[in-house]
Amino acid sequence: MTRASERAVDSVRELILRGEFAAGARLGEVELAERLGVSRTPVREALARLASEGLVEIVPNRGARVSSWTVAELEEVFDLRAALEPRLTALAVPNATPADLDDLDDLARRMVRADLDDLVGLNRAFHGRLVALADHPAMAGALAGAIHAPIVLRNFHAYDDASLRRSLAHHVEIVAAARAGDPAWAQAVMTAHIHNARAVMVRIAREDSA
Amino acid sequence: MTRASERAVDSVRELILRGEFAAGARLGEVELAERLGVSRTPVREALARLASEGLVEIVPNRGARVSSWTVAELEEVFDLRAALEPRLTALAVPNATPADLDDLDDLARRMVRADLDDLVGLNRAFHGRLVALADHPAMAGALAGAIHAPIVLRNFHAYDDASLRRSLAHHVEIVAAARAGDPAWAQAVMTAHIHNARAVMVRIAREDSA
DNA sequence: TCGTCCTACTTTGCACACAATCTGCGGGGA
DNA sequence: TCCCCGCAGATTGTGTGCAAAGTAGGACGA
Repeated sequence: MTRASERAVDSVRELILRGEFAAGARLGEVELAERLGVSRTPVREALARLASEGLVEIVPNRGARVSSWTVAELEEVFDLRAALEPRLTALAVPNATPADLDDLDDLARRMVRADLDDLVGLNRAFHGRLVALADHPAMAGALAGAIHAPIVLRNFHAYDDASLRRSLAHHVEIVAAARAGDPAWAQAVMTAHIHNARAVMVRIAREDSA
Repeated sequence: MTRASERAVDSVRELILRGEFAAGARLGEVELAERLGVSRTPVREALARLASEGLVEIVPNRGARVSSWTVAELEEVFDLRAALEPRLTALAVPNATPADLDDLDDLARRMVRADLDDLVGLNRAFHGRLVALADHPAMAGALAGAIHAPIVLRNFHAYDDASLRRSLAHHVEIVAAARAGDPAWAQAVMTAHIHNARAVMVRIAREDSA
């Protein structure tokens, strides 16, 4: 699990998250091996790992596919996020240095005027930074397996205007709460943030499946 | 990831949970391959999977070891359990049929008079049954990665009498709450249950490291 | 005597080869 | 015409070989 395997995990994950492979797309071992320039062995390990993260599904003797999500599964993922991410946010508040807060503020403000295509990356950076500040690997790890799903499903293109504005305002407000040194406030906003995202994603998923 | 690989995952996991391998013990690929009667390839996949579950740690070019836990990491795991398991318990309550409740009741009562060595199995069965009833794969999966740690660290032998009695009483009370159809009650008891276990485990870990 | 370097061994990491399983398609029968 | 069976192609699952990385032990020099 060193060079080639590790690289393969990251590469495939990135390919999926960037949308190169659509949900449900087959991930042939030989295909990926050629694309990454390694043999099938590290690709196998990468797929097994991504499967345990929930990003791909492996059916015995039938190969790996990019996971697709039912509405029910999607709601479950948001239940999990709602259970963990607000707590992580609260934990992050007392750990944040002024420099951290400036960085988060910068990210939050850049998102307000960013192009829709850049939002995904900035959003990941913001939430990732917050989770890192919480300094709680166990919860962060538990969350990591779930956090991908909504990103895979859709990017921000699907947000309606009101929801998007709310979402961006939440980021800014979380930073404000952290500056005020108020974990409960930050936690509450993050809770609202996730519920807002849930509403958007579930609506989209319903429209898709309809 | 079918026959041999899957078996290897379960076998190694079971070996670790049963305490056949101590925390920190080396897990050589050839050694495990011979023990399980398969080649190194499925063993590799099994170790990679268990690593993503957190049960083993893989150091590049130096092989796999059974994870060992610092006090801080142990507390983190209990934070995670405290965040998820009470919610799962609350979700389980409305889903439980009378037959389910009878089974849980049976497990909880058997634990009261069981031998210490049998408690581990019964406890896993009780919590497993509860989690299954919650019917929430995402949260259950997130929890699964963490639930192993305390079991690995110590079995019930280390419980002091008062804590053990509390723990067993909690199980009975959770069933009672479920019978009453009161999710909030069950959730609260489970929360207490986990905090009680945390106190025991942390004390033990401190004594060990001292 | 202690420190450093070198050598040999052990173990993992990767690639490749073979076997088992599954899917799709075509032919034959009802 | 429809269904079932069987065959061929493709793909995964597993075993094994080889090379690289790391570790341990000893020998040599200061």
